[in-house]
Amino acid sequence: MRFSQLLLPTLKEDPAEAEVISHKLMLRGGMIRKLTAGVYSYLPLGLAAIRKVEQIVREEMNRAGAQEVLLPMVQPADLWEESGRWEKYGPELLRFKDRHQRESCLGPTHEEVITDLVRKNIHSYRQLPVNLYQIQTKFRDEIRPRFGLMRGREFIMKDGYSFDVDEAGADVTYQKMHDAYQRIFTRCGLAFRAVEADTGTIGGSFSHEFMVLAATGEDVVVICQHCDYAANLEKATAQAEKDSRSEAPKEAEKIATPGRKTVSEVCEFLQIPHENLVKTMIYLADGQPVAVLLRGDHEVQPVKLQNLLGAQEVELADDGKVTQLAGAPAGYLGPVGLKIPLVMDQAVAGLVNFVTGANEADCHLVNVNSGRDFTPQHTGDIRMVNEDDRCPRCGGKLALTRGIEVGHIFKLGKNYSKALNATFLDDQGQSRHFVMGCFGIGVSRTVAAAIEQSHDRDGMIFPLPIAPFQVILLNLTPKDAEITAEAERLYRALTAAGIEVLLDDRDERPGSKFKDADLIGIPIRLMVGKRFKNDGLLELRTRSDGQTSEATPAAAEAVIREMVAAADKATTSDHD
RNA sequence: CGGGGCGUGGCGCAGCCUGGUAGCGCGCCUGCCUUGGGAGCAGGAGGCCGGAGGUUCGAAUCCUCUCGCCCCGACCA
Repeated sequence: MRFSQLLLPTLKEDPAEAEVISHKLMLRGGMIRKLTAGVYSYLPLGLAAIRKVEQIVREEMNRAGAQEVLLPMVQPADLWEESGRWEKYGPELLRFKDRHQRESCLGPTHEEVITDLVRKNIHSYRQLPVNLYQIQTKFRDEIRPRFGLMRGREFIMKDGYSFDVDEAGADVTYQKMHDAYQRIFTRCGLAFRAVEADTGTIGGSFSHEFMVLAATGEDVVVICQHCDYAANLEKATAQAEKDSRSEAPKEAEKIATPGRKTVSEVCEFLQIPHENLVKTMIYLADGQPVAVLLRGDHEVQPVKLQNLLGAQEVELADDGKVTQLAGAPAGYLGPVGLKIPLVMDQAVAGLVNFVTGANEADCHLVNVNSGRDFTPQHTGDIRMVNEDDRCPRCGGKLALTRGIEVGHIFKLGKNYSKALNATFLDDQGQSRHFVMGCFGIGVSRTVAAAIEQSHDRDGMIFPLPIAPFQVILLNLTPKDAEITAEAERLYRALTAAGIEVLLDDRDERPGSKFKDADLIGIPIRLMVGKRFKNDGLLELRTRSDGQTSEATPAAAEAVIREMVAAADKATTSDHD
């Protein structure tokens, strides 16, 4: 492709609308343009990167035995009513009526449609397992779209759905998809981790998120520094806390703690470590109040709490509600004598003679003991892991790092097959529900994540496998016939060798060409300029490390072919 | 949905407080000149100042309403 003919409107300055780096660079690099909030047009360069990711996804899905389909984007409400999600899904589902006043929606995901397709067309265990995927534009009417392609309303997604005869089969499929995802993100040239994730309200047994590691990620990932344990913050657990219950329980006593409300204030006043104080927080679980007991140095993980209680949603009660329920202001709450259900974090179970609020302003209780002074209705892991915690598997040090979720796989079980009554006949002639799995990849987000992960002050630094072009060839002096002839010859030769070359043939000064080449992050830069005229040498430079070398045209061509071949070799798949 | 900010040539911004009919940098077009890290000179094109209503002799500027966009939040006693 010739730069002079490519719609590649680069910008010198950061557009005011962009905050995060990938958004700024994609706008500056002429890859995307915004149409309206969370909705973007993909320009040729942006689309080229997206197509690269798509192709890798396609190859690996096919290799794993999945089949590509393309499902409708506009969907009838009936199906969603059948699954129960027409009510449940909420405002993210964009609903509208067609000309016949039929309720419809834009597909944010395709469990309903795929299950409908399969129930109508697959009737025997002999046809199973089957794994279907598509790569398509999704629409989710996000509360707050932001950060360009990172959280758009309209975005490109690969979504796949598997159908197995039983749990064992579904486990095999799940593992295949896990492996395929590992290959996909490895091939994309990204640093990532597969982390254990919460399965949420869908239930099911297992779920992994694939996180691209980047300081600007929205999600927090917990990674063991010694073994391969990795989980997201909603799911992560820590090695069990020390148990101090060998100590003899002492008699509980009420003491005055005037004006000391926070954990730090009380602990400082009483000269005790934070872990010896148990804080009490009132939550509303689906509207019902519960008191949550937690060590002073720990924090609640709401999703864990939600799961322990089997609640749809939990929220912290406001101060007015707290005072009304506990008879004391926030800061002085405790489990002793509270009339609402108690939920205790398991770390508290290992404590003896701890401090709590007294449910009375300016008072706390010391030497409180669980089982003697109060009895929790629920005990479990409801706290957030922190940097002081140790790995639950190996005891190694845990690190909290940030990531961008680019893939998510989980087992759906029979949720949708039951709701939509999707069945097949097994080898006994019995009707059974499909056991399903669901596997997503944010394709457009993956491109943004790659940029978040890899850039410098001059611009993007694309990994070779997903770069829009592999080589940018700069003709530094288009007015010079000899230099131009060589640039054109190289362009033809490299292109003929199957290498994707962007020829900068614009009548611009060299500085502008360097700046644009750096900005759009093409991995290999080849330059023809006056040095070619003087001593027949070209200059070769790699974007990632800035390494520059001079070479004869023949040598440069050979090096480039080798670099591209090496990347291809690492990413080429065998097709079944 | 709550809070904050912003809408002025393609992009980045000034002008608004203290009304008098729009300006700067970049980009774009023409010419000269220049050609290894976003050159220089000269000439030029391009704006219903987000929209509607109001106040006024007069509104980008003041008032009201409205639309759009961006950021933060919607979790810790």
